[in-house]
Amino acid sequence: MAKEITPRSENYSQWYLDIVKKAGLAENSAVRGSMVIKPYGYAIWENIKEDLDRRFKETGHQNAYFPLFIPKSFLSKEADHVEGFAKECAVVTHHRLMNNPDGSGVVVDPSAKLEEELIVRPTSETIIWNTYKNWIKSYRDLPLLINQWANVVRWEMRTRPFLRTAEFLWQEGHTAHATKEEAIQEAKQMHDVYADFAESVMAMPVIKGSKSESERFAGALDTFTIEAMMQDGKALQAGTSHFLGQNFAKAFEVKFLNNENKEEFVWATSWGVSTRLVGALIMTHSDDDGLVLPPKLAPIQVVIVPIPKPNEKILEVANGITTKLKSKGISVKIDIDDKKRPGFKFAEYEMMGVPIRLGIGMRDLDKGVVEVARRDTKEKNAIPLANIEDYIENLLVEIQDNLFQKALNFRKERTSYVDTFEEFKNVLEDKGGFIYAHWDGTAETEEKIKELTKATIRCIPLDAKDEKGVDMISGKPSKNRVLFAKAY
RNA sequence: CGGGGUAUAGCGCAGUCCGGUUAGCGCACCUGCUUUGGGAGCAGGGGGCCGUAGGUUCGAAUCCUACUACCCCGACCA
Repeated sequence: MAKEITPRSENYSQWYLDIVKKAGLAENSAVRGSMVIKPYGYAIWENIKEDLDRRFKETGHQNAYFPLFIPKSFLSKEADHVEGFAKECAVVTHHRLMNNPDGSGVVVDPSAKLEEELIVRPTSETIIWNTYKNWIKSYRDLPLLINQWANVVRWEMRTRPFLRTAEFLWQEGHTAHATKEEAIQEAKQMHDVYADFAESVMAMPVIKGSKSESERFAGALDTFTIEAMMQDGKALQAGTSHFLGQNFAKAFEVKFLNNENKEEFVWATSWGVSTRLVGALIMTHSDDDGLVLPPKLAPIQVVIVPIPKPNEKILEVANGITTKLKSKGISVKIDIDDKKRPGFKFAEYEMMGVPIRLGIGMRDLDKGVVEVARRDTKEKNAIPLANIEDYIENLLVEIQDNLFQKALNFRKERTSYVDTFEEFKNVLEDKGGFIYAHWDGTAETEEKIKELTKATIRCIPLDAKDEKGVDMISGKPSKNRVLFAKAY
């Protein structure tokens, strides 16, 4: 076979890399840790972006764009923030190149050294809050609800396509509010937007919760997260929304006059998701035959394969179906390539995760049917041509639901509740996945568990029921269980 | 950044240990014919500064040094 994928059971991370490569999503570039997102992979990101952008606008946000470069001094203004990002910043020190006198090519012109170095943004809080200082004077200027679609750079030690790259695409929302309550409400609202998007569009079930202090965003008072389970049982943080308190307002002196003419610092949030979501999508649904995409994000929702190759009658039927599907907003591709045989195309579109494939051949047409193959279950059925567009429309919905249910069932099977550390270690070893256990709320036990098992607290679930228990390590009392897992 | 591995055509590999004329194979690609309901067959053909830079040698894919990238395992992280 031309394009074999390493089975998940054999080597999960190789399987992931094979899919990224063979489905044509991305490839490594000439730049360390940076990938080229290829057209098919970018089309998925565009679909993610389009849906999220609509949701942001529906919740009152506007898009804007801030500079890629941040003056170095800005990073020093918020202590926790700089500590979190300092170790992974790309720094611009010069602005000119010159021919090397020895003729060996270009070198940095030493006379073009910058007065103050520029940092390539690892996130934009600092440059944005420095700007907000000028935009906010009165309570009438609030709330300020801005989102930015951008690239950021974090110089990571080890990278993987989509999951962690030195440069990545994301959106970052940065909002300013008059009150603490309103800011917390905003952070929670965007947390909900992410969770709903993950579940209803990506068909990826997530656990909503807040981060423990040690896992919090650098500079945040509270970080809300959505955590998804990948097919190897590991957790992936898929989106975060932060309540930043007045930390950045104080660091950048962003004050407003309230309606009593008193000066106050504003309250802030920031929230983001990245191209990591494409990686999450892959690791949630795909199988050993390739990518599996939820219909709502698939660049091609239906592919029509003439069997064995296009002829006038087949194309007439295919075009008829296409017109009807397109009028329902369904994206369709007719593969008219007559150099490749059907079997090849079948495998190819399965690799690409196209949700529905229609096989149209004379043998079926004589009986008034076409073959409908669904990617998620691999089922094939002969479906009458009459009103096939309704059948397909419904099937897309069914596939979307099925993918979500399948992922949800998988998560249920791989979720455990344990009370002792012995049990915790055993479950982690044998079964992996998510583990709910009691925790005394201290960083010490959290750190100890991480040291001993590599598992971390993914979140303190929002819907955690009150349940008295004792911490597995310290034996101290606990009011509810928190979510542990090994994570990406 | 630490430990281990790899780098030869677009992809996957052999050749490297033990240096020797023109560097092979499979897939992919091009041409032609025959095919065509799950990755077609035959015939012919194109494609390589052997990761990069130095060094040793009459001669380097092969030996030595450095660098870079990728993979696996850690530490860090969305």
